[in-house]
Amino acid sequence: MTEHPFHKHINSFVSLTDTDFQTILTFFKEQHFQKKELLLGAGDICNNNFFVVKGCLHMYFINDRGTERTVQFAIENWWLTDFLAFQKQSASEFYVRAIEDTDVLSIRHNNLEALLEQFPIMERYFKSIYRIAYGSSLNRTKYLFDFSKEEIYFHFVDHFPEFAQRVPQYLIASFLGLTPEYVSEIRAKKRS
Amino acid sequence: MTEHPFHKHINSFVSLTDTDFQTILTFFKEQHFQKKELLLGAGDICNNNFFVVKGCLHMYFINDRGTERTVQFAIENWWLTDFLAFQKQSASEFYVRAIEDTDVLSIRHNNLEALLEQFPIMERYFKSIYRIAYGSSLNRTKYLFDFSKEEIYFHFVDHFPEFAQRVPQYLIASFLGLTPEYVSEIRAKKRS
DNA sequence: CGGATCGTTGATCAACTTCAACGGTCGTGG
DNA sequence: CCACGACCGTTGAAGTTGATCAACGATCCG
Repeated sequence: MTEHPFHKHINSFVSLTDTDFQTILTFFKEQHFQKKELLLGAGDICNNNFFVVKGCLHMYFINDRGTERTVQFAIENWWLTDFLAFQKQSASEFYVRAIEDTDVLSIRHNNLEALLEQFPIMERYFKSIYRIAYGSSLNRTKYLFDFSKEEIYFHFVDHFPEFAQRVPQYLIASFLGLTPEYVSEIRAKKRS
Repeated sequence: MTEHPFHKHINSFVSLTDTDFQTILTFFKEQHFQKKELLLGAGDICNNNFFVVKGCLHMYFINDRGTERTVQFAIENWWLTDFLAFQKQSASEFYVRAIEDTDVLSIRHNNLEALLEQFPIMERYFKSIYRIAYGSSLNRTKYLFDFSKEEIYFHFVDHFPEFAQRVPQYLIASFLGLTPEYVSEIRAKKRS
């Protein structure tokens, strides 16, 4: 029997028996979302935290001019939600939507509390998750700051070629903070 | 006897007896740094994590053109270090420097491991710390993206007036990703 | 007093956005 | 299975934001 991807992921941070993992799974709901389906709306109470088993999500907001801005992608083995709102059980600042057909494990706030109560070792797991996410976010800030938009774009496609494959160009633009038109332009320039 | 600020901060997330807190303190080193003093250099192995008891730090890097870019400030009750490098015990991407005379509690990586071993409840505390830091970082990303530089500046001074007081203008500029000259310009424009 | 530090001002210019129009491709319904 | 529309990428012209550079002022502190 092959190990569940989520169990494998947890085990890369802390050790968990198969029995414990099976119990832990009961705190979650397995859900499938179709491409373009909405998991969380801005303004909704943020009840759920999502773990991507297979597929791809993005979290975004819509600004005054009506354009979408992606703040985070999540592929296999990433957690995604509006963490501040999830914690406070308040209205989400962001939308979460499936980019591809996606399988997630979702957990409600009260179930996560109960899970942590019963399995304190999972505190350690989530500590690691948040620490990595925060570190990555700071590194991203570094690039957003310092590089020109052109450098930002090529840095991204060089470092995460798998994204460039999976995700449409206009979403990458939305993630990196430039316009689709400008992406076209610098790609054309590069080609020549 | 007044409660130690660090104990107070921990207690806002988890409950800790005074005895336990006194033991926990022994894992830390109390340090004082003068204004402008360096706590961590880019390229150094990142051994320490810093908790600000009193004062103000900033974390920054220096880009190709030789200009400083601040990725994070830390005032009272904030943790600061290059978390990715701290975890991997690798070379830091960033500098950490005191902006004011600052008292910190610093903890080495192996001591933190030992502390968490002995007081598993602190896993929960650090989980909360990282989650908040990550959430805040995502929110900051939101503003960096979406607002014009002018909006970014005024949003910051409106929301964190205490910073605008304590921190020189050129450091705020370095944090927000604009030039000191441009800050001058928009402040002048606003005044008229 | 003299130097270092920090903020200001103005001119020039490049990077990037905005807007409008077009073309290719994919999927869905007739 | 074809046709139509939605979706996505491209192109080019015009306009704007914000960086860069250089010089000057103000203030603080030894």
